[in-house]
Amino acid sequence: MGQKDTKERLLDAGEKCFARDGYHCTSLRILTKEARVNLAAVHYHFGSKVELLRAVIQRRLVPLNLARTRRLQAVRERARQDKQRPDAREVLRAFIEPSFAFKESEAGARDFIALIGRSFSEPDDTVRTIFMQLIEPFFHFFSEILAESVPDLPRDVFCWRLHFIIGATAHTLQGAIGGNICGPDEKSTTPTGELVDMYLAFVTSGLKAPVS
Amino acid sequence: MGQKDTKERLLDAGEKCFARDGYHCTSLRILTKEARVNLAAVHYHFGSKVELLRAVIQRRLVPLNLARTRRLQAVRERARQDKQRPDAREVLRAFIEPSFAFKESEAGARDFIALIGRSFSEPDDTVRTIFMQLIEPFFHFFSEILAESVPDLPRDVFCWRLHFIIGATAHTLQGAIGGNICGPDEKSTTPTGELVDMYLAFVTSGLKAPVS
DNA sequence: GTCTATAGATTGATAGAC
DNA sequence: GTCTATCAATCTATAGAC
Repeated sequence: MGQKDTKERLLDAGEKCFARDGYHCTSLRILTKEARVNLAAVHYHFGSKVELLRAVIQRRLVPLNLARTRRLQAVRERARQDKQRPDAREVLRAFIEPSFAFKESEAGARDFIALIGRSFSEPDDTVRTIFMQLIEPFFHFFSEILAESVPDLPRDVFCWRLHFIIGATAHTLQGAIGGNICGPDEKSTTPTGELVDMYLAFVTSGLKAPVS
Repeated sequence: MGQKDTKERLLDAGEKCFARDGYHCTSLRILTKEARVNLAAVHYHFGSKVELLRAVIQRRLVPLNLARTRRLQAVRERARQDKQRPDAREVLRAFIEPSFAFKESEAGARDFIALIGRSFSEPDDTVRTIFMQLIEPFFHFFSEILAESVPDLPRDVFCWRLHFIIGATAHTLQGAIGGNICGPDEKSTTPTGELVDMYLAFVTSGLKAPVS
């Protein structure tokens, strides 16, 4: 071989185009040209444009959520052994680190993570429905453990703070677009490890802020 | 009169449809039906779809930014009189409170604020370019004063924390969509005043978090 | 499995009557 | 200013040859 087959090339082109231009602004003509396959191949292999989107998300989100779930279980287990609450920062680290590690593992994964970032705040029904179906079980587990780490926080306050965290996370995973007032130079050169630390310092501090 | 004129009805329908469905997923046929005007009226009054978008954003963003600028100047002036740095929470309050006040002032303004929230993290070039052109001068002023309030923060850390704040803000202004794991009941009933306080507690604490 | 050709629907934009 | 009618381009999806 040495040459990826048509199906895989469509998945690669899909995550690239959907992440860059959005689902609706990507035409199958652009996408198949990017993949260097025939226009009709999308319908032969996936049935429709929306089923290609589902396959693109599913291919990487399932293993990513599995990795995150294992990390979360380890955090919970350690806390149980120490007879303590799980530490908020470690819970959040288990959530975010696999995404960044994933991002650096492969060229295509970088596009995928940007697509995930978009999907978190995606207002379009088509994309959001598919993404939410696939992320919901993991996300429920994550928010449950995160809530355990801040037991004194009233439920409604916790929900809003989780909402703020999702916003910050989605915006960050999308990469440096929009509202970049500090100029691209000062952010784009940050190594991943430092970015993770800055992210965790911010969201952990916000989550644990005194309740007024 | 008693009846709004065609131009204004198009602007109202524009902010409603663009906020709800996004710019590209809104067709002029849907939009003009919502406005109960003729299809050709868009081109007569605005020249094109994208110029209608520009007018929609401009109509409310200019006075909103003016209100925010006045608030920021007051914060800066008070700090100068007290011979102190501006307080970070008050700077952020001057940024967010006019948005929420605006949101409750009028039915259409609610749609507009959601549209602004979308625009902050909008990956589409058409929308983002227009929005950034109109928000940039104000945003520059805002980030300058915010940086003054945390003088000990290294520049790159400040830039990233501002980035996280923008993400949380955009997600919140969009309204309760996406990733709403706590269920709509626990968030949708929150009064605006409490939401502002929760938002400020979160972002202020994140901005001032210890640097690792 | 891959290709060409095209159907069928929808889009933004326009011309021209009133 | 408002309307109808329509153009030209684009889209997803499909039929059928190879």
